[in-house]
Amino acid sequence: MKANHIYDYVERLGELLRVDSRQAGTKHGLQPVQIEVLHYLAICNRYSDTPMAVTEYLGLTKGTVSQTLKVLEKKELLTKQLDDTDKRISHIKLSTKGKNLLNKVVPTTMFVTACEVLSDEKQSDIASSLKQLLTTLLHANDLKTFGVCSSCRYNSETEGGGYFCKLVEQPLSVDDVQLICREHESKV
Amino acid sequence: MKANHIYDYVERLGELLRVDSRQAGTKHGLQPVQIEVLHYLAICNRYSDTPMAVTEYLGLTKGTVSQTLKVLEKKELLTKQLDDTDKRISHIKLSTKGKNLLNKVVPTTMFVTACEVLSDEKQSDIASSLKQLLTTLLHANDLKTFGVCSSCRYNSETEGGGYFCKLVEQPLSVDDVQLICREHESKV
DNA sequence: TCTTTTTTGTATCGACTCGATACCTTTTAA
DNA sequence: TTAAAAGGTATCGAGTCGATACAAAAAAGA
Repeated sequence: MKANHIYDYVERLGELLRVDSRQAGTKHGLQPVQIEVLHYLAICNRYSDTPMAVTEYLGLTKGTVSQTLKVLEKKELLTKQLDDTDKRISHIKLSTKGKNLLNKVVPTTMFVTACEVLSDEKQSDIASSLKQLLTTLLHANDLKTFGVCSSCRYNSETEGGGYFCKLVEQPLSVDDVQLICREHESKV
Repeated sequence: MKANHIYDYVERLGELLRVDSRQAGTKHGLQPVQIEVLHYLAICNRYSDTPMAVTEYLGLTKGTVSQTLKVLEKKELLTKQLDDTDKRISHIKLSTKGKNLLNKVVPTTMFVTACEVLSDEKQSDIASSLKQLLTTLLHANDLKTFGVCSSCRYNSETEGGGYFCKLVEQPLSVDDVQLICREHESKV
């Protein structure tokens, strides 16, 4: 029964990252949660760039997310565009300014510094353990996985070397399948 | 260069823990940071139960911590006692109420549920990787380690099977050396 | 087709966090 | 003996976050 140990480590690592992220963000007037929103938007696909998707990913309420997005829009770090077919939905895109800023603060120097003293093999081991813990945590608690398309059961490979999503019934590019999706469901 | 991957996983795990911790705490009117403070006080030794030590551990400012402690004291989850020799310092102890509450919310059910589906061996692997990452992160960035006395270079074993800290020049019990200390320095 | 329900999103309010600054007391250094 | 450093509190403003209320569009039902 190592649940306590694992919890302790994740809590501590999370604290350190949060403190570091706060410090990194302060230079640019950003809060930790704002960095997380920008980070999400940088790695999600075009079906998952909506306020509701951000809400599900971060586990906050839609009101909270709406406020945060409003602030980030005012800072010109992102733009909103109404969906072509569904007028309720808006799509959020990082602006160039937003992308540049994000690259400056993620990952924080703390993590880069630590990884420099670890061998590539060790880093892979750690990444693998983290991935396994995360996956287990999500599945055991019936949480949305937000995985990349290439690991999704709705995704299939076409003859031409491209990809196709059977859920939204749209073709996907090589770049597309490396982004995370709110509809993601792991292959069985 | 896996720094980005590792950062992503830790960020996501931290988010999940924070959301879960918020939910667990809400039932008892506690904020995530308040749970972290209680958690720290439950595992630190008698030389590290001061407001300044909490400040260092959580990476916040002393003003912020002072406020949080004031709230927790009003909730009767902890008590403050002035130090015998140094009148500037106060020692914070969890009350019985505080200990009981903490046991209800840490670790959260999310982690317990996840660990139930993992073998003991897998859990050990993951815990080991997390520990290695944490240790590397702390050392590579010259951060305070807050380790347990048993892994500290100031700690020595006495003939009678007890322990002795060469820094504070005081004997330590078997229970003592399993607590974390703000003066901790890893053995070389 | 018309009505009801659901989904997506915004607005506002209050409790709380957090850093910054100022301030006090006690201890330590000069 | 005086100055500096350390531990701690008080207060303020910007911002998070949940809760509630609300609006508009889409989906479901009759």
